[in-house]
Amino acid sequence: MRVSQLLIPTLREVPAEAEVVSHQLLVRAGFIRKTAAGVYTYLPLALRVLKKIEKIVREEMARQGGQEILMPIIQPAELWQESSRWDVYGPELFRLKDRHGRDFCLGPTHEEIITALVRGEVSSYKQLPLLLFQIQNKYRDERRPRFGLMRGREFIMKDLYSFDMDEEGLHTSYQKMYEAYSRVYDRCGLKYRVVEADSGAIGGSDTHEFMVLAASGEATVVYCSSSNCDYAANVERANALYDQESSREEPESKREVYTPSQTTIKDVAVFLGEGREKTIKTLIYKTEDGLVAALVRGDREVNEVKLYNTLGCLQLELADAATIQDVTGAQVGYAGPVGLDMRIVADPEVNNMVNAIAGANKTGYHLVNVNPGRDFKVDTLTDIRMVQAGEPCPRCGSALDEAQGIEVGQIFKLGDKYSRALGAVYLDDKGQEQYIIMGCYGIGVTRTMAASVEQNHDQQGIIWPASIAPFQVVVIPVSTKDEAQVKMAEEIYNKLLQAGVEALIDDRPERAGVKFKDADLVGYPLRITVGSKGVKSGQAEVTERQTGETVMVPQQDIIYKVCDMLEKDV
RNA sequence: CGGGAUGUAGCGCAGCUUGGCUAGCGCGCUUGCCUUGGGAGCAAGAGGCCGGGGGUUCGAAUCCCUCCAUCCCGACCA
Repeated sequence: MRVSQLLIPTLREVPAEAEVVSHQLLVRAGFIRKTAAGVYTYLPLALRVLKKIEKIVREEMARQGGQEILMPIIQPAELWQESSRWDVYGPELFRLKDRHGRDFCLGPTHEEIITALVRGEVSSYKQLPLLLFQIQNKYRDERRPRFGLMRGREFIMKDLYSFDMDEEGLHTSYQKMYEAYSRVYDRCGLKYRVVEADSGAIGGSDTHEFMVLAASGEATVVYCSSSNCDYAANVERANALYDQESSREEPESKREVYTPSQTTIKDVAVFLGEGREKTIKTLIYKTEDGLVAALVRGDREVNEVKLYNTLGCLQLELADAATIQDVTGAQVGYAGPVGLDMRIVADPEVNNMVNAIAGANKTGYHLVNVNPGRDFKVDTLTDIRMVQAGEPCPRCGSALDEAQGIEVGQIFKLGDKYSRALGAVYLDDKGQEQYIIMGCYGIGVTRTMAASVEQNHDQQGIIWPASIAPFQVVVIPVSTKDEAQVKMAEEIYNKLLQAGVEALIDDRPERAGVKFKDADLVGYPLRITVGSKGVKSGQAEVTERQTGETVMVPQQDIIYKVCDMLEKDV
């Protein structure tokens, strides 16, 4: 195609509203435009990238026996009421009414639809296992869309659902998808890590997330630094290891100390000349079942996902200042477990502390020499803290490293949650009715595109991996006034097309600098430059976007050279 | 939903404090000349409901009220 005829509206300046680099570059390089908050239009270049990713996804799903279908975006409320998610899903569900007042929603996911389909069409074990997938727009009315394509309200997702007779079959399907996902991200040229994840309220047994490693990632993952161990987990999930030994210190008698205006762990520790690990952090949470105090060592952070799972509650949020004042009798910053009248959940580390420092529930005072058991009672003792880099791997004991990741895919074992709710059963070989065992597996297609940009860019612009680049090569005649250059560029361009290379020719009557800048910004893997010197010697330059390396290649060899260089990356 | 900020030409911004004549600048766009190896130069142009509504005033981009939109932080995220 010709750049002069393509809609590639590049911008010189960074759009003011774009914060993350993928958003900035995708807008600047003419890939996307915003239609509303969290809703984007994909321009020709973006659509080509998305189609490439989708093609890879389709091939890998098919390789594992997945069959493609297409389900509706608009879903009737009845199905969601059957699974009781109409009420549970909350305000994130886009809801609408038709002209008759009937309730519908825009699908954020398709478990209900597909389970209803399968319950109608599958009745025998002979029809299982079944792997069905689609690539479809999804809708989630995010409270706060942000980061461009990373967290949109409308996005493209591949979702596959597996239907098996039993857990063993589910495990096989799960393994297939694990394999398929690994191949998808490998082929997309992304550096990623598979991590154990929290299954959340869905309550499944196994779940893994596929994380593209990038500094801007919203998720934190920990992974084992040992080359012999492949442990990796989302910090929300990572289990903490605990020393069994408690301190040898002799418990001393508790006393109150005056700590004016020392309302943070750090301040109190410095003020009293102790380390933060000598303090107990007391956070008061509000749940639908009342208030709960969560205790962790002062140098640790509470892991709200673990706490949520421990409490089994539906709502969990930090109590507001007024509530804290009311229940502790002190301002925020002086809460402590001693004499606190509410359920107390403590991390095991807290239980091992001797002569600890804690808030006195009295403004301006802390207690020293606080000892768990003696001075306060813990109702629930369980892992509720965030694991940090440097801690021992729960599997092998080596130190853990930490990284930021963008969640681009996840795989879940659902079990019979939906088949039970919606009545999807089959008859086994003994004629017994059984619930179908399900799994679900998602890939964020638009997010994968953004994640690739986050991971592959430089000061000049995007650097697409060849496998998902919108075009693989751009041919640039330095001057469109020089007929010899134009002729040679056209010849090379046509030969590339004949060879099946996705090539563009930048035939705009722009100065060379403009065309180079645009080529770098858009991020074509290869650029072929035809200049006056090259024309004389019958050579053109081939420049690799990734490395910036340029080689002079005789015209007749260019096709081979290009194919050779692209092979390497494909 | 709480906190903060911003809405002025396609994009990036100034003007607003202290109201005043025709609303500016850079980039981009159009036309012509010129130029062609890293976002050239000269000249002439087009392009604005100053986010919407209401108010104050002789007069509002500017002051007041209100609504809307967008962005950031937090909360939230099967």
